[in-house]
Amino acid sequence: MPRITLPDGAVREFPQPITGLELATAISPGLAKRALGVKLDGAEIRDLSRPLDRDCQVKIITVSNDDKDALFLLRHSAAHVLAEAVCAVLPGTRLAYGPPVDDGFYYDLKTPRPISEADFPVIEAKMQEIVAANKPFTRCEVSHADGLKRTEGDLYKTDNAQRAIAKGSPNLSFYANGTPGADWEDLCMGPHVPSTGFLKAAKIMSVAGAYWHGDQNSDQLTRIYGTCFADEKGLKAHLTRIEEAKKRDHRKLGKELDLFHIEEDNPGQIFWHPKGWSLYVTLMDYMRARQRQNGYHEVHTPSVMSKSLWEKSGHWDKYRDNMFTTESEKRDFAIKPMNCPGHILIFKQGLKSYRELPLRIAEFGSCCRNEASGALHGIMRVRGFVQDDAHIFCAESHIEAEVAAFCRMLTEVYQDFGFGIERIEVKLSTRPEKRLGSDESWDKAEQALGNAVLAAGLKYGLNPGEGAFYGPKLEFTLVDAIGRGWQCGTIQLDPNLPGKERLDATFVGEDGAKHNCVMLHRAILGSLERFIGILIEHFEGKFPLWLAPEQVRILPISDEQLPYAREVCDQLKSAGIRATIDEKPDKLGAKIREARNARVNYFAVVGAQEAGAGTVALQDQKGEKLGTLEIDDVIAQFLEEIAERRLPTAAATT
RNA sequence: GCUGCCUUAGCUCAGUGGUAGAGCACUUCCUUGGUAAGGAAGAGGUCUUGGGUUCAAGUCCCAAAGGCAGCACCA
Repeated sequence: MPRITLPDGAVREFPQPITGLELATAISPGLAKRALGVKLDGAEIRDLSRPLDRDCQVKIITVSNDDKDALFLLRHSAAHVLAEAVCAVLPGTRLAYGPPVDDGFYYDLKTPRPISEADFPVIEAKMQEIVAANKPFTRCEVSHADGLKRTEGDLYKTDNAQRAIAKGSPNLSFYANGTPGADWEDLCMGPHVPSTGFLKAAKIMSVAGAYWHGDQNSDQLTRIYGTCFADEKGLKAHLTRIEEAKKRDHRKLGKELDLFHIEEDNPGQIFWHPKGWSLYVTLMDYMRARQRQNGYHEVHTPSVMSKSLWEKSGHWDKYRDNMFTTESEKRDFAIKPMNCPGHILIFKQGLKSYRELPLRIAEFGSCCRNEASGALHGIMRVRGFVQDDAHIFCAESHIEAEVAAFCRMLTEVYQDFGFGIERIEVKLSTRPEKRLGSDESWDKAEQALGNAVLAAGLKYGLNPGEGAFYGPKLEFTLVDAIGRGWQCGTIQLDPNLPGKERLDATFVGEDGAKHNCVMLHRAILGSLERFIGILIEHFEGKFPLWLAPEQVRILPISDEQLPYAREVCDQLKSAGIRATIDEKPDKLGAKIREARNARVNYFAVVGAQEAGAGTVALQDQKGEKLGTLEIDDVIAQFLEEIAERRLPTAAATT
């Protein structure tokens, strides 16, 4: 006699177990029509056709573009329809694994021949046929033995079945698109929507390679990505979001705005053009000032260091594949992939007293890492980059306060780029299975980091087991203007590298004895290259005035105003404003068009009237007219906007 | 690195085994103009590279490099 509690608190009792569909029908036939599945006690999602056999809270999941559970069901089901279609188009296809993911679903398959985009229309047509037939997704539960027999000869499915059994599944379930035994079926734990007819807005997105179980040494499979929404409208909105992301792509904007380029013969390293470098330097100057305010000492260490040093630090052993190496007079050297050993070497010069701790050593360290070619991505993932890196040398007792101070500094910095607290996500990575140190020291360290985050007014989630072998870390992810996450900041506790076994960094304590310090590796922007890439995409190239490479462009209406335009430009430049003149013989309309496309923040039109009056007609990037103003007023206005680091309204937080 | 796809003018891209194309940008000339493209002419090519098939290859095949997507990687 199950007691069913509905989301509004109403309780319904039934004389015998009923299915989700029966429950929905009992509530309202209209609801039953739109129902996709049920969610039990806020956790388990079940097929509509399965019995509700216990007392529980039930939410009926209905067709929707906004309900995560509805999308989960639709996409998981769409994966089956895709798989059936591929099997039909390419007989001999073997199924591996087809789960829903964030923006859709994929299915990993072993196909008899490679699949390309040219195959999509044929497969999609087949999918539409299956959807039009409105076949039920039929669940069928069998014993372990029967299930294994059913997957016999199919390496991947047998493996999946064995994994399900190992996990303690009481039986094995199959889902057929139609009638079990007669129609296409797949080993699958479910759940699914009632029938294929619900999958009205399914689409194949892309095809790529993937490894079986994600293992590089295992079979290479074909992964087909697709997505599915409740209706065409949802699908269309999704496709529009993808277009929006494409428009913001930093590789495209970097070229259009003439910020940087990458040479084909020199992959993974950036040639910064004047405008891009202006951004870079502005960013670096900004961080430099912030670091100084926060008690950091900036240093500079060599780019190339001897193998012997990398051996002591342990990098030669563990990280060599990622290091560029070189040699001189028969000695091996490596280009630094990290700054930490160099900073320890600076710390170790002279005896350090406990009074000098915590000591914060910062460097805009230029690092090279030999990243796999497939990992490279514009300026986001490169082989040569500069970090806003720093290492805090301290005693264990300092950790919590230092991490808290770091979190505060970080939130202040992010705020200046339009990433307010609500756009910062924090994850605490805790002890991994293989680790150094006692459980007590891990308890203490993890707790110190967590407390510090809370003290800074941030919340955090956990990444269990994701810490380094020597200590826990915090990772800070920024959510950009179109909702994508970018991991930037990090702080990581490391007692290992400054320890006796490694580089042995010590200080003299109050007790007069030497103690090894611990160190905090930390960065806020991460790599400047990557952070600029994020800013380009976040702002769509429309930078806040304080960052913009070209803050104002002066547009003379005819050549007669060129001398006046130059006078104005000189005045702006003397005030420290990045100003240029459009000296081309174009008409005003064309100059405005170009200035706006170049994302110049402001442009100042000067014609005969303005030249006569000593003014400019000012307009902003959006095309808003700001009136005819005296030069001094313009300068004052710009300087104020720069000093406040005012953000474009679209990107401003709060 | 792995799988698939892509690589044609500075950029964005057409191109059917038979003479290399467009728009924008660029140069020159005309136009000196008032808020998102004034007009004309010109120049610009090792069709990524190397092999192969063919009477003939930008086009078909093989390989390499680079790029894109995904995977793996990111102590």
